[in-house]
Amino acid sequence: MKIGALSAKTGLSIQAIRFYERKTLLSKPERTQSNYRSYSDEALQQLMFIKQCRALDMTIEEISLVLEARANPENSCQDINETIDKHIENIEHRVDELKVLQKKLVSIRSNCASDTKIKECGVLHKLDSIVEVQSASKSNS
Amino acid sequence: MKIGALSAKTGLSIQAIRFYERKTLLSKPERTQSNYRSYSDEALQQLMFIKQCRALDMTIEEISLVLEARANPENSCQDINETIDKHIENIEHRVDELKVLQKKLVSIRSNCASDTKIKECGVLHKLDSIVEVQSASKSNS
DNA sequence: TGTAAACTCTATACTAAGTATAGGGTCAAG
DNA sequence: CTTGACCCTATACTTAGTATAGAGTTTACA
Repeated sequence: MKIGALSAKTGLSIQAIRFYERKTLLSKPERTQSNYRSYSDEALQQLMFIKQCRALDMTIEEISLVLEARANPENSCQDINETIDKHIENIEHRVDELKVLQKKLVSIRSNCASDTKIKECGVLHKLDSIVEVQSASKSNS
Repeated sequence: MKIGALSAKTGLSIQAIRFYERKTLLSKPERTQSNYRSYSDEALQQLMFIKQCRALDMTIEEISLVLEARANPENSCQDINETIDKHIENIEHRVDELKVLQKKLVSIRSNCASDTKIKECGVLHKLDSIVEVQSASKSNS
């Protein structure tokens, strides 16, 4: 199977497949005499696994860890579970951050109707007023 | 005020300040005869405004729009409000995505205890099993 | 058999929002 | 006069790919 067929089957772009190879997530395939990549079904499975992990927003590095662990069936799967746990925590953290942001933004947005002039815009005033300069003597006021 | 002082007052790195200048968020400052940047308090205010916007996770481009709008006090502030509204929507969307992800991850994670071997790891099995290959007969040939 | 389309190859540049470094120049104090 | 603290520009690096150039290869069809 050449890279185009693999791309069609996985739904990943050809460039993405070559990118995963460069990142050593996907092992280097055989080459035809004309230097075309030639893939087995194993590569297909591997790529689908990678795709699944990416869909879960895992980074290349996280996927690397999982793949490495997966290569040793007798080892403990603790590392994998740690990776997943950490990843879940990261996402939780990001959600919390974004919620705080959203609240701030909605609060700021509430200061202006849509038909106001710039110089009277409550949103801009709010954005300006939050500004505080760090000085040597003064902290927060 | 030289760039080091400005960096200390704003809490932004020197490189970030130069970066904002390159991105034309911050107008080019005067230069001393030795080619050092020399800033006014206006630049300080501008930078704090930018910092505030970045803290709200607005992109450089969004901030550009807001700054441009802000430069014309008589104009309507509709553009600014639209920018903020769109930004709020983006964040909402991202939060929703992340929540879905988190659920999936927690569900996957629930398939394995920590002291299992790789070959019996429910997490790995789950990751593998979701995989589905696009076949030629279903989509295009 | 010729050729044009479709496919593949490598290498490079680009994205966002900076950070980090190299290799210089400038300034104040001791 | 030299040391250290600044400052300058230019470049490379980060993530997870995407997009392109310029080349070579294979396939379809007349």
